[in-house]
Amino acid sequence: MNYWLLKTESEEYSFDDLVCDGNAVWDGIRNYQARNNLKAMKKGDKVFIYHTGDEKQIVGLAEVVKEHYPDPSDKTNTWCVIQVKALEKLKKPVTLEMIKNEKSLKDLQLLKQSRLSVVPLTKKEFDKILIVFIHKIPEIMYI
DNA sequence: GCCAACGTTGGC
DNA sequence: GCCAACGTTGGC
Repeated sequence: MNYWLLKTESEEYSFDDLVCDGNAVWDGIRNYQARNNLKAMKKGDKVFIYHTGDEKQIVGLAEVVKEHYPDPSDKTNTWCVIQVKALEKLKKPVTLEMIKNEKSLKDLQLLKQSRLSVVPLTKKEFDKILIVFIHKIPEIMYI
């Protein structure tokens, strides 16, 4: 299983929107590195949903429900989409500041490459965020 | 193939 | 509003 972080502007499409929709197409990715990450996402992979802009925080947990397929709106056949479903909204969002202040997370690609909108995390990093900030036992997530 | 100029994203 | 860090485009 792999672990990811997807960015979105809450004004554009928020985690609450995803909760409402239950299951949504994650489209609009127009960056090659982000697209390659999309293509690497497998069904069942766990995903943090992060709000950019004024919020700058992880607001929810989601899961990949459908692996990549061509973006129907892209005539050049260059870009693809995936589908995700909301798992749960965080009671307390994990802010970028909290992440930056945690030394063991200093190597997060999220911090090193702030422009990338589809970011991989290692299991270690994902678990760390779950345990330290969300107070969850990772294994429960993986059933 | 190189690079200057310009565009975009996202944090500060 | 600005800037850093990338990406993209187009002239050469």
